[in-house]
Amino acid sequence: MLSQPRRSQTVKVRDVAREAGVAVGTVSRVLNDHPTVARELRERVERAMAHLGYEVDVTAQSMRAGRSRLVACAIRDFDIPRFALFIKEAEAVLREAGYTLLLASTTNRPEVEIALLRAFRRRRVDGVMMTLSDEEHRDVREALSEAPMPVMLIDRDRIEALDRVTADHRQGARLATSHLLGLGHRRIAMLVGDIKAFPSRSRLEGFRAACSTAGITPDPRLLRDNVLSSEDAYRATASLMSLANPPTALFVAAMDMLGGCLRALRTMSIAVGDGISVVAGSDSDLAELHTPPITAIEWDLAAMGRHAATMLLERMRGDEIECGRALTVPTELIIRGSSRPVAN
Amino acid sequence: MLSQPRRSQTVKVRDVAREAGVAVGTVSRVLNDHPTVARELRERVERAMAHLGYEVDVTAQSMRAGRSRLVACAIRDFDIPRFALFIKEAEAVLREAGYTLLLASTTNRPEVEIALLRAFRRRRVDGVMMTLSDEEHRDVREALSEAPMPVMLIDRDRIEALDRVTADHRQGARLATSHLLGLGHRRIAMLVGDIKAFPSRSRLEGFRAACSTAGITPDPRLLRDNVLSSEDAYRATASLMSLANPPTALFVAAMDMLGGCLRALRTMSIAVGDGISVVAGSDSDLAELHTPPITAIEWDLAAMGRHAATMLLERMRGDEIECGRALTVPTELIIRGSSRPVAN
DNA sequence: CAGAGTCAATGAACCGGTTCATAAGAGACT
DNA sequence: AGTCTCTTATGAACCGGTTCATTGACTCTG
Repeated sequence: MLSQPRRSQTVKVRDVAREAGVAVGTVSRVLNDHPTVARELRERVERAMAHLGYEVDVTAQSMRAGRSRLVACAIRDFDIPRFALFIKEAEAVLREAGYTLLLASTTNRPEVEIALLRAFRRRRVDGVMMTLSDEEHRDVREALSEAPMPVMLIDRDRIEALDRVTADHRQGARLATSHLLGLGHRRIAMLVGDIKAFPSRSRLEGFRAACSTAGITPDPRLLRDNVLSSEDAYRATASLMSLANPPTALFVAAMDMLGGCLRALRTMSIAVGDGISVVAGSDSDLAELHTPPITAIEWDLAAMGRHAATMLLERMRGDEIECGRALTVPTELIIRGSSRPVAN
Repeated sequence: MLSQPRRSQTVKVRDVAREAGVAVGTVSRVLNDHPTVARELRERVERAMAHLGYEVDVTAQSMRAGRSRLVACAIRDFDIPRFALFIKEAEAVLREAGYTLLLASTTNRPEVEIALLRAFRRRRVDGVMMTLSDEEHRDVREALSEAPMPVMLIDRDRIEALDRVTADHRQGARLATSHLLGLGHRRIAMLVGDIKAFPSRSRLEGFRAACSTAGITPDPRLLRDNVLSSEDAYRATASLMSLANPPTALFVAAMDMLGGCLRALRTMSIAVGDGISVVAGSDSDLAELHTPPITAIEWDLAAMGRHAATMLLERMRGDEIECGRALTVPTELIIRGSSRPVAN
């Protein structure tokens, strides 16, 4: 509990070596499972370690080895429920491989992203998984190219030199849009996040592709971007539904924004399904258990976490792999009662 | 991008010292804002650092200093959406103070908790925030008492020597139960998590206290503990509603279990509010936007995160504070349409 | 039995900072 | 000028491991 006497109390390799009657180098070799160490000696050293309650100092190991066995994960905001799934799976894979996860939030600001990359370097972090607020940001790109450790992009795709794992948001949005068009909707409003980043950008592309295929020109007044919080979604929905010519369908394409949207509709006494069709950009308990249940796009964030961690491990191992590997997780549309044929 | 030449490329204090024409000690003093360094020299050193692109090696600093500026957070499973709020706020406070957050999941198993504590020691982590699967577990208690760094308990209260931040789950459960009793319910089923841990234990206490005050003896067949996943909640609800004499109210007291419960009710075509009253142990978009909206217990997890980080910082600073400080965040009941007078 | 070859163990040097006893230099005072 | 303070800079030692050139013991061979 006290931190003062720790320094002196702590047992070091020297102490173990003395107790076992061997050289410090031998203790180190036992610690690292070096092959050239006699069974008898190994046992003596292990007994000494157990007897003295020895514990290696990872800090000292890191310093000498030049690697820390730390992997950093920096995402916009880990307050996004479904993102926790990604982190959970990634952490499990990394821990299995002997790595520890560092966590930081970028708050979606380039300066913070750059500062974090610098902090990770100072800590001699062995690998990084991160999102970017803006893939085209010059300073961020420069910071990334100068990073001495491998960086894995999470749901970003514009930096060709880096490995990345993405979800096929384009396809998801296209499916959702075609579904609504097929139901006869022509005034489809869309809520997306920051289109400087891959997910919202590709959702928008998918939306436009589907409209174009159907020979329809979307009304630009029905597009709301930069919807990043529940409050944003609330305001955007309220404003859309107050238009003189309101949409007949609402595609809430940003992650975890459904709550804000439904809150607005409830406030305005607009019935989901009847008054307006709704499609959610990500699935959730809320989407599934709402009345009526909400049609939603779904993809496997846990698999994304596993893949991101696995690919990063390969890269950290220094395997000879080509640069800029990209893995895409498919999206699918779960059709539920919130999307109905347009009323005449 | 390549990791091979890094070792030789990296700029060290020596290089800065040579460039600036000073001793290494002086560079170190500049780095640490030591007061006894002349302005002229400081500027020369800073210019040299900028010119060479110098960056300190935190690993080396940690080794010498004996502290790592790392804080570990180990919780059962960060797949719990509302818990992300706790982590988010704690991380912000810690980062502000120059600490980096390490994250690990205990999967609610004592062996893992002990192993993690050991791993944190090896990393010379400066402080720990964690939950415990079982506060009475002997080996875990021993591991905690041997921890050389301060440990902060998250929503646990049985280890008097440690600082802790808890929510007043007892009061929340009491309010919820009294509310249901006041509506005439006598057969109230309760779903709780692991009662070896503080939250579920105190919710159960609150429930019993409220029953006892009302002079009612709860039917033990209506209590389901160890409900830890959505699937558990589904099965428990289904089984309860299949009883010959089913409950008239359901108190889903575990965190984030509401989805499983509602799914079961839907499958069985039991209407929330009419067929059965429901109270949720934690609030969520789902509870708020369900039809009917679900009465729920609410508390400020963000504040818990802030307080946990702040108290841990004080402790790490080595302030002279009494041991085992406890901070409790209040809970309140948000009454919505899912809890109605019992039908005759 | 000498010499070559194998295999294990040794311990000094190293990783990259910080610390602190010591020295050097600048003023102040006698 | 000499002595005493006070301030500031110096650099060797240290933190706790790992590495590797070297040594020593032992086996094998001709």
